[in-house]
Amino acid sequence: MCLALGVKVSPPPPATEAELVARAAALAGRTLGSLADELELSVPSDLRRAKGFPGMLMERALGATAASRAEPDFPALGVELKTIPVDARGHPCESTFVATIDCATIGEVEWERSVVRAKLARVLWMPIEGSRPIPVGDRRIGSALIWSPSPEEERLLRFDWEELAGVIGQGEVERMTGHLGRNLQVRPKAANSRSRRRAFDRDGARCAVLPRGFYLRASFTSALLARHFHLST
DNA sequence: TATTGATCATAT
DNA sequence: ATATGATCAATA
Repeated sequence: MCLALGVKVSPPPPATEAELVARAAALAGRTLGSLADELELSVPSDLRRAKGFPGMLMERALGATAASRAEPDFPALGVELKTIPVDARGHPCESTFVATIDCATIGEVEWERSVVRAKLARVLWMPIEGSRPIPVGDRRIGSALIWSPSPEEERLLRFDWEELAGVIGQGEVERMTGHLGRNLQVRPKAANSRSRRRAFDRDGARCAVLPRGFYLRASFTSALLARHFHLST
């Protein structure tokens, strides 16, 4: 009778999107601490050395594939899981990482085939209290939202993506700054500032640059979440 | 104090 | 080393 001790705590992958959404919805109001206890995981005192804790915890709780792969979190459903830290008013505390950038080839890619578009095609947003004074274990999980970009949202994302990818594609990576882009931006995504990835400079010569990634600005995700909680628009 | 640039853990 | 999960912390 005890064969499954420590095993039953991790649920199997949901069979349908509806099942996934139902599981996520059932987590609303729970704290990260109670969920961690149930999954037999320890809660870090803070996130300085455990930045991925909320995300990993939700993956386990919802039955996502444990292995970190270059696939959606729920391959069979085509759904990407994103936790998003929010303040007391429900406003995102942070931007949302979307994807790393291959600076050497992004110039050859079109928006329709971009990894940003693919990753954001279907997202399960899990808002979680993220105010730093709140102990990690006491942080509550909010109301989940399954989302796909509206035609207008996709238009906005495409506009920024084409500008940003265009700059990098022209070999102007070093001119890239987090100030560019209204809804999507490019920022470092690396172990540290000495990390390097191969790319091409403006003359087409090989060079090494700081790895970067695409991020959704908080203003964008804030509007997206607000649309969910206010019944209009 | 909002935002940009820097960084951390784990797994493959 | 690279990719996944992100948040931290210095700056403007």
